[in-house]
Amino acid sequence: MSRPELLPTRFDPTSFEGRWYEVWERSGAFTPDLPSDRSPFVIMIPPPNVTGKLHIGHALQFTLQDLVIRWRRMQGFNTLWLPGTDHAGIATQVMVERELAKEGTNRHELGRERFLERMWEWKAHYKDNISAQAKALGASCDWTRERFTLDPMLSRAVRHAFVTLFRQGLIYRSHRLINWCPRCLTALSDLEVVHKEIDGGMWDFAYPVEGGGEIVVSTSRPETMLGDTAVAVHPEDERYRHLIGRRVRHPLLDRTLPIVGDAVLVDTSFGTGAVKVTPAHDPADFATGERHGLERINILQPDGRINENGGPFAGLDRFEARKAVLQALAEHGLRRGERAHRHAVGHCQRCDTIVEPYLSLQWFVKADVLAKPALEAVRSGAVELIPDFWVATYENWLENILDWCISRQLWWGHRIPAFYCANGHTTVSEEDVTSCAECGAAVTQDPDVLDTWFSSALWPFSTLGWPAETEDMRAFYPTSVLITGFDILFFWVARMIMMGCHFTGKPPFAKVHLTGLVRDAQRQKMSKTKGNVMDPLELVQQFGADAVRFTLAALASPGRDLPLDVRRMEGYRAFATKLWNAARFVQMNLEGDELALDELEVPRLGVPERWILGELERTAQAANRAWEQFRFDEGCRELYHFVWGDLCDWYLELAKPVFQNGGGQRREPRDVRSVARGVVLEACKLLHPVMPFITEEIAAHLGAGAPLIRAPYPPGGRFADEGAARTMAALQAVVQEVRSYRHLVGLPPATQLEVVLPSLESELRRAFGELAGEIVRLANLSRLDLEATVAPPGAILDRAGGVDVAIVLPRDLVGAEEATRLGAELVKCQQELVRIQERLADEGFVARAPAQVVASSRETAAELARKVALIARTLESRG
RNA sequence: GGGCGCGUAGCUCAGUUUGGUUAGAGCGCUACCUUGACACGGUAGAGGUCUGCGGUUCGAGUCCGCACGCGCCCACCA
Repeated sequence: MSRPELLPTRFDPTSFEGRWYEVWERSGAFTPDLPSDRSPFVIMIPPPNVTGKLHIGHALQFTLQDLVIRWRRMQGFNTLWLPGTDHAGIATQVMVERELAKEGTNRHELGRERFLERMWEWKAHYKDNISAQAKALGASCDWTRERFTLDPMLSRAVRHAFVTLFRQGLIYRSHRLINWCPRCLTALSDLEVVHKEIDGGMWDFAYPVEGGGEIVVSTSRPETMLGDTAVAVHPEDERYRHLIGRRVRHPLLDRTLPIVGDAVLVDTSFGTGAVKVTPAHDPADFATGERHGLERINILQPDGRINENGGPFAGLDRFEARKAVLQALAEHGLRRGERAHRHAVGHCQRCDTIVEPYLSLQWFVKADVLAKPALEAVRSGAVELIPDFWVATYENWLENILDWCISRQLWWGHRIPAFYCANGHTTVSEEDVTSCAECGAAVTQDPDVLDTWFSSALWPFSTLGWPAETEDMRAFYPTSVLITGFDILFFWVARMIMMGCHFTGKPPFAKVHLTGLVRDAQRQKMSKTKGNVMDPLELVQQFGADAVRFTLAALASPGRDLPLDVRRMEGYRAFATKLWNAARFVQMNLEGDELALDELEVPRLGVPERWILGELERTAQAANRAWEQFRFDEGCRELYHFVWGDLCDWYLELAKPVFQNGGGQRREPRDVRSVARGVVLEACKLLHPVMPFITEEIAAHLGAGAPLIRAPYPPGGRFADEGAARTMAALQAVVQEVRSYRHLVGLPPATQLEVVLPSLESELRRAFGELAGEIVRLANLSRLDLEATVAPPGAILDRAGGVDVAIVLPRDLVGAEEATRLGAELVKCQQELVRIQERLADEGFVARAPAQVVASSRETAAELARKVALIARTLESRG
């Protein structure tokens, strides 16, 4: 049989990453079987926006999703990870509009049709970009099921959902106050408004009361007084109650406004206790207006300039108008004071323009009805949020949810399926219609599109063909896990649960793992303006996809942000290199006759073999547990420690003498070769979900036969060996004790020492006897005496790993340093011993603590006492 | 105004749910080592008493309360 070539000396990820991705994809491993009798495991990708390139946050989510999917695939689940992208209405339109602006044109000049062509070109470009990046990271998505939110299939789902909700009375059209972006010229939902603290002002001015006197009001937006239609006071307020029912004169416009009493709006302790009321430009005032039947005067044009209702101020920008109004009030002698005022002002999430509360005709989703089942789904545990502290946030939002404005005055998106005729009728239909359902008159379709998040909310099932009863729906819905950032808990997660429960009767996923935010090494948010963004592709180029993935997974502690430091990534690239070199070393020593681990008679193997197999299996259990619980950090830590600490530092060192000189007692060379190869292969399987590329490359070189992507994930638990673990722990402690002394005393590492283990218990004596050659090698000894029952006179005596260790050092080599260390060690042990003895002397402790705790305390005390005695004797004998 | 999270080695973080060995890891640091897998390496080591105060307990980094500091989310005080 032909043996694979030796792994190259240099570890170069770029030499094999692309090749393996092709192998996987061609093998069909990304695509689930259908039908299948295996259990499904399904993840829907949070579709990235087609706004641009992927950022490091996407890399994190792709990594974690791929990790889980690969692990489940190896466990034998019929896995589907469905990829796709989101049209991201405003966000993408803003990008293309910026491009047009650079060309000196705009969408209106282009017209709807040509503008949309540009949008689709943009989408095609960035969609390809995104897919390529996902592949570079090793994402094992099923590309045969790739979706885009504007695909015909998903668009049908959107229309069906809209029409159904409309017929159920859960979608309605209404003339109400919404958040308006004067730059984007569209309505926004409450969530799309970002509140920022702004240093603004608060101005007082007086309204002259008809028949004499004045009433002073305060405002942070003076220009809105052009739309005031009342002044409100508290009905119980002695200062003003006599004025209720009278009118004030608008000083800048030719009209008068009523003074109304309103206990809801007015807080007598705030400001002057009198409030100007602008129903068309303030949510609280809007409600007040409804209570009192006040006129609603809109004073703004869509672009944020004052309209004809602003009289002399018409045409001014809202902020110029603010100054002009203040100036005019001053000229009328009505200004009554001003002060600095810091307050939260709403900004457009996408373009950062200050938004205005604006009266307009929009479509809304009645949210409270949909919220109830969504709340119940989480409360009952049908949907598990991880970490669970998100439940409180989720509940708080859904309990106070307001209706959701879903219409957008954009062109890029799902056109609202409502058709209007000249007679004022509305036809809502899944199919395009040309005539009114009520009167047969010609109709025109609503020019607006839907909020992007409306289609995203349907993603878990619109991607599977819903509302058609497709095979995919039956096989893969509801999905298993959603992995996404906490920042879209409301935008997306909550709404998916709402829509999923409403339309399918089932929550769309069983678990939601909410990741933190990737930050820079100084914990700052990454942003283009700060220049601290990290491009995932560049990182992949520099460190290899596996190191990037391992870093992100290792940093992903639950509920915390990820401070990403390139030094950390360098460390994990070193880990990949270490694994590579270890595998190459093992491969160099193979002879082609190795057995699989399952073919070995494990109980007859040597201690190091039984020990490393035990550690392997313990690690496998730990890894499974970690992935199960989304503890990616823990899983990575376990695997790192196993490979570097157990396998490389100890086992391979213990294998060297066998590789070089042939076997010792109970250590047949072929067994050792088989174990070394088998353990590296198993480690590759364990690591494969995190580091898919390097593990495939290594496994192939070790003759794994088939790609790891479909190999069974090691469950662990087969080879636990308590005895081997105890022996190895003692061996490691003794070896480290000797090495430590050599350093301490300042002997060159090459100096061989003589060691006596004078009081070994019989079991350890036998085990150490079999490993004497290995101990001599690891500790670099001239002689190891396991038979003597007393320590040679003048030897350094200490206790390590429960074993008395006597190291024979020439007297003149023992310096002050060594005595100091021994002295310090002695004091430390004595203090600890006193602490434990005091605890043991405490009746309460002995009586109430569990027997096991008491017993282990006694053991520790005995061990410490022995150690103290040994060190004391050493210090004494060496003067 | 509500709600949430965090404060553990120089840095970044585990550990706290179910209280009990001498509190861990990576990076960084110090010393020595170019030993045929690996200097993206090896060996050994220094370094925290767990933000502070009080309480519960035989026993607290771990539970409770208060304080201080940091961060985030939600919210129509004009």
